[in-house]
Parts: sequence; C-alpha cells; structure tokens
Amino acid sequence: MDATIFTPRAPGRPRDAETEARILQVALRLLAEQGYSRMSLDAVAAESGTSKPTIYRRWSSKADLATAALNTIQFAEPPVDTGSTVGDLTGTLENFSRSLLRPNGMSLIGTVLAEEAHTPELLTLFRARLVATRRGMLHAILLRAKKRKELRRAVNLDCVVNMLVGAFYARYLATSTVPPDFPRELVATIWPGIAAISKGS
Amino acid sequence: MDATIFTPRAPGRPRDAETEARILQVALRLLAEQGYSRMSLDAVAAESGTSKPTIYRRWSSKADLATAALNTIQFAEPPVDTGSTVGDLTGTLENFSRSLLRPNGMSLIGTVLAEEAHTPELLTLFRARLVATRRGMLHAILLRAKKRKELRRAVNLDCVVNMLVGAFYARYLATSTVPPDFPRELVATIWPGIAAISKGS
DNA sequence: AATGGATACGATACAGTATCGTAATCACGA
DNA sequence: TCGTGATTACGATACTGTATCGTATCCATT
Repeated sequence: MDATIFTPRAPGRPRDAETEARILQVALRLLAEQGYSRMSLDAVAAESGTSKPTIYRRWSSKADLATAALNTIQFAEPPVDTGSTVGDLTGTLENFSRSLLRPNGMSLIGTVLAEEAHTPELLTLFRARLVATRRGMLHAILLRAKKRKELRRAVNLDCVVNMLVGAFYARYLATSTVPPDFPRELVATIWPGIAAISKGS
Repeated sequence: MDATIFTPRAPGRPRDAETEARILQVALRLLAEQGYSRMSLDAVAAESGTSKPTIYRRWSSKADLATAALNTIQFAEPPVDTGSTVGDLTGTLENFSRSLLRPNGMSLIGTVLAEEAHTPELLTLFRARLVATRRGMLHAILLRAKKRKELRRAVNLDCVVNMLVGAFYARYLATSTVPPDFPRELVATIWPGIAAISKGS
C-alpha cells in the first residue's frame, strides 16, 4: 500500500537524476568558491552542462538551489573511538581540520555568515547540517568522559566545545593556515584545565 | 621650507573633509550590513548625501573604497589593566564581545572571509588592523603572566589566544548569540589548565 | 581658471521566464 | 512485436527588467 514501493506512474520523460546531482555539485562548489551573491545561475548551468530552465524546473529560486546544495554536504566521518577521551577529542578535531582546509572550506563559512541578514536560511541550514553535528560529536565525547568522572564536575562542556572548535576559526582568520598538529596541541592545552585530577604537567 | 608648514597653494575649490568622512562611514556600515558584493556605490553615494563621481575622485575603485573604509575602524579600547591576569583577560574579552555583537560585527568577518578568493586585500587589511591588534593584547597579557611565573612553562600562548578568541566565533556560528558572562566563563574554564599551580577549583 | 558636485549615460551582468525543436517514456492498438 | 500518439523533460537561445560599475557632461563654487 506504500506508494514508494509500487512506483507511482510517471507519465512523461523522467528526470535525469545524474543531471540533478551534477547541478548540485557545481552549485556547492561555486557557492564556496565565489560566495552566494557572486554565484550566478548562468555559471551553474554552463558548468554543469545544462541550462537555466532545467535548473528552475527543479528549484524555484537561487536561494532554493543554494540551500539544496548546502544540504547535500554529507557528514561521512564516523565518530572517532580510540579508547581514550584525549584520543577521541584529538581525532575528531583532526577530521574537523581536514574538512575546514578543504579548498574554500572557510570561505563557505564566511559566506553563510555574511548572508545572515539577506539569506538567513543558509546559516540556519548550515547550522543544522554541519555545525550541530560536529558540536554534537564533541559534546558526546565530553559527556561520556564526565560520566566516567574523568572531568571536573564544574566544567561547562559547551564552553569547552566552543573553545576547541573556535580555535580553528581564530587560527584561520589570523593566518589562513592550520598546522597539522594543531588539534593535538589544542587538546593538550585545555585538558589539564578540565581533567578531574591534575597530574604533573 | 616644508610645504606642510606654508600651506601649499590650493588651485581650485578645496575638498570637503566632512564629505570624505561621511562616505567612509556609510561605506563601512554597508560593507558590514550587506557584504562586499552587495554594497553598491550608488547606495553609498545616496546614503552619504553625495554622488558617485565625488567618490571616484577620492578612491579609484570599489575595492579601494572598501579597504579605506575598513581602515577607518579604530581600536579605541585601551588595554585593560585590572591588576590580575584573570581580570585582564576577562576584561579584554568583554571588550571583544561588545565589538563582535555590534550590529553586523560577525557579518563583517564573514564578508572578509568569503571574499578571500576574490578581494584578498580585505582580509589582509582586516588582519593587520583588527585581528592582530586584538590578539596582540591578549598575547601581551599572557606573556606578562608567564614572566611572572603565573603560567606553566609549557603552555603555548598562541594556542590559548586561539581558543579564547575563537570561542566567540564558534558560539556565534552555533547560535548567533553570546551571553554576557561568556568571557568570564571562558577564562574560568581555561585558567586551571594554564595556571602554574593548580589550587582548589 | 580650475576643481567641486549632480545628473545622466554606457556597458555589462544577473535572475527569472518564454519559446523551440528534440528525446525519452508510457499507454494503447494492430 | 511493432508502431503511434500523448506527455513530460531536455538543451539552446532569446528576452525582460533591474542592478551595477565606472565615466562623461554640465553647472556651481572658490
């Protein structure tokens, strides 16, 4: 009885799913490379080997296409599990660092922030799909550690997450680079301040 | 013999210095509100009560005007000196929080990041004028503390600066808000990890 | 006499729509 | 099995209205 099982009749020529994927892929790249307002649908159509009407048949506006493109970003990285809290934090941050340093990773963040006033749905979606996911992973690691009594009771987990994640933004804003051992250094710097028992440095 | 002492001849009608200031002020506001590519010179001219040729007589291009506008941001806040390292850090971060929450403070950061590929001079200037200044103040506070033996010897000061500053970016990216006691909480969270002697929590 | 400012202009780019001929898929009938 | 028509998607192109950057022309000011 489920319409998704007995495929409902499709009267005419079916849409090409590959075309759809190609458009979204190009749109996401241009969004990151050039920012929202510089991303033109003419360019998206040309680079994806299609045409504007084909795009508008699928998405109702530029903003609609942009959010759909953002929505295709998949969070492929599985949760890290190294056995130790420090290792899990470091591993998760290393994944973060890689995705941030992907070409135009920071530009994409800049774009959604810059468009907050004009196209707020971009930031909303970015939050729900990427920011929240990443923060949730870090938060889960810290919460587990807290339940194991590895952390001081008074530690504000959100505050720690903000510092760990934000350090990458600050570093990039200052230098456009992030060294490979940055995640390890971050964890090493913050751990003595949040760990339950302060052993020797 | 110095031309700046004996005012040099002014051949024609002198420029109005107030006009210049008004243009820059409007340009900076629109840059933050709408982003670089949406900031139109027509709007700048209209809102500053002047016209485009008047703008182009002073700055050679849109990018030139935008960088000049960025360059007018003054770092009025004096260095904080409360007598204690924790107090200085907190006070400096509170200043930071205020400037960040000024309307469109984060949008401006987003714009310079998003424009990194297309108009890199914005990010370069933003770094030199604002990022470096703020980081320098925090770094100085930490370095002074280190010389007073208040910090562990192994602490990486840059790393701490990145975490303190970055936490604001991360928080804003996640929620678009920063609570008033955020600076205090940040310092409270990181201090036990970097202080030389760990006293009771 | 030389520069200031304002209006108007040219050139270009963009979002979104319309049209045209073609290709793909289905339903139906021979 | 083969063909025919109906229906929808497709790429290509052109178009409309608007926004934009940067410049030229004109009069006012000093």
